[in-house]
Amino acid sequence: MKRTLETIAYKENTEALAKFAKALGHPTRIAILKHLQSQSCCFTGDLVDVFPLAQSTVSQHLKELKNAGLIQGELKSPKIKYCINQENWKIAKSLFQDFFD
Amino acid sequence: MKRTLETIAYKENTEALAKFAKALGHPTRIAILKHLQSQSCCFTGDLVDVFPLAQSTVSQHLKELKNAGLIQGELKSPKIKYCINQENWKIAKSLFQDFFD
DNA sequence: TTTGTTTATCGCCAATAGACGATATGGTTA
DNA sequence: TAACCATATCGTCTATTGGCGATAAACAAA
Repeated sequence: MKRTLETIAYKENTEALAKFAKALGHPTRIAILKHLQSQSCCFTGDLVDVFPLAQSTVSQHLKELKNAGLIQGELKSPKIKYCINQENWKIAKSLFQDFFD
Repeated sequence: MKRTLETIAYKENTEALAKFAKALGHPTRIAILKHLQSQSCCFTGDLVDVFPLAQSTVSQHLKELKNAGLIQGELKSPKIKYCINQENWKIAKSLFQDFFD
């Protein structure tokens, strides 16, 4: 995991696809996204109740999904409502679609 | 990353999808698979020439793709010919397709 | 048998990931 | 202001990942 400077230059789509895939590379995050799809939106607390994980752990997974652009949060004080980021979802969808031919 | 015993039980599809996604979660592995798609098959040595990575590193990536079931190797002494595992490829494709709706 | 070719595996290291409890933050409500 | 939510962040721990060079293994050919 050296090669921190002078990283390999991949095509943009390759990097983007890998980034999305990495975010999807954990069953908890897949399950969170499935939950968001079925509920359309939900609060962090809902997820903490659903999964037998610490609140901080769930929050961490949400952060990674947010960083990857797959979800977005909206402040509904005092809670935060998370939804799928539809725009990036479409991008991810078509990247995977194209990749698999 | 504790919870080694008493792991969470996810639905089978969730686990399978996460496993495929994890394997796709590195740009080098995406690039290898793209290469295999365009060439239909190729040898380890070909990939070592294409990527500025040590032979052992490329071999490691191939191992992970093989473990995930996305590729398969066939001995063509003294080389090994790697191809997409079409059967599992279809499975992965439909898992991602279903996931993204 | 020895040599050469190709690929996998080993050992090592640094960085990242994933889990947790504890604490901080931001916004309501009393 | 003070107390109370819900959530994020911090610090710590262990496991895994990704890179490398060196070595092993498998096999063909000399």
